[in-house]
Amino acid sequence: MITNINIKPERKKKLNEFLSQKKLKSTKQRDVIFNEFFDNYVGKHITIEDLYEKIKKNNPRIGYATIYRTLKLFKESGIASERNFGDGRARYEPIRYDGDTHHHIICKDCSRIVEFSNNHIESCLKQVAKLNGFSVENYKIEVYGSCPLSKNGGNCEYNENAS
Amino acid sequence: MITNINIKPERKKKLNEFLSQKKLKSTKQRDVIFNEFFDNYVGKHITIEDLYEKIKKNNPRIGYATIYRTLKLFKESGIASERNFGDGRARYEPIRYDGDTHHHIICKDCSRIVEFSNNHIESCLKQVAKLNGFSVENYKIEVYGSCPLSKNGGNCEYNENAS
DNA sequence: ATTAAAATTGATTATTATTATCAATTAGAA
DNA sequence: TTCTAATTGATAATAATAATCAATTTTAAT
Repeated sequence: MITNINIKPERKKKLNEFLSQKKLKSTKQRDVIFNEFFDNYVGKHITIEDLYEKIKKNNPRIGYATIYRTLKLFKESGIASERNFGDGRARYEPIRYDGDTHHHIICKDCSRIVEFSNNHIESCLKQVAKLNGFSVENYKIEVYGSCPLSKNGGNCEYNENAS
Repeated sequence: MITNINIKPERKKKLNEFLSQKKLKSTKQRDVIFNEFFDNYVGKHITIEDLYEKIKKNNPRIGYATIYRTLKLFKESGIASERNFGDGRARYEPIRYDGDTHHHIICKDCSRIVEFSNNHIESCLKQVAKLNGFSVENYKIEVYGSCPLSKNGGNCEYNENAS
């Protein structure tokens, strides 16, 4: 299990470094989105639409396009990563620390997502790539299957972002 | 390397079984698309658009929508698989034999794709899933990096579907 | 604090991949 | 052959994301 204490200041620092390096600006909107994202979605996988709906409750003036642009900015700055689990909409998750490479097991019945890391598998993959002359930048491993609830015959309606 | 002798009849048989089981029909268009797909794109990863353009040369009456529908049919019948490498367009590849689970190393500079299989990695993944109570249906492993040509400083413009 | 330049926002439109619609055609069973 | 259901091709609809642009805001310089 990954400990999860006080990652916000470190991530905020990394974002600010990125902004100043690229001569971009801090704004109220970026702060609001940053806080919402890192307060409530660490370890989760949120879509642009869901994040927009959530933020709209307290900040109805923030536009849809700003959420898109800001999450893209977070991605470029290395504090968020984009995932595509095959339903046609991108999901974003906070990167908890630099070098956090973890992967996902996805229930195809209820979309429940479990995360895992495995150095052994990664070193195997690195070796396979090396044999083919490739240098590795990053991996994406997804395992699709049925989760425990699903197998119990329940209707296993699971929503990791439910409030 | 996977041998590649005469897979068409076996795949055609599987498609026909699917069609008759679902009470669907054989058509000229499906034959044309099947032949093009299995004659020229085994081991490759073709987009709908590229396949449409290729087929149009000899069969200008076949519509775009038919290519979409037919590749979806191939997928459902288990003779093609859909891949998404993150550029927003689905790619299709022929499934050479039942149970062909292989994975991809993708050059982020030139989009060159190398395939690999690895039973050891797969059994590790199955075990990880099992520890989390999941039963596994399928895996998707993608390794992104730089290919040998890319690292040589060349502009490595590679196109696996070039004629 | 003022100002000026550059970046950002929000609203909207555009783009792009994919899917749905539907009248006309075709395949396959009777 | 005939009938029914599936298929086709053309086109419109959908949906996620990106681009546009005038108005606003941030930041650095004064």
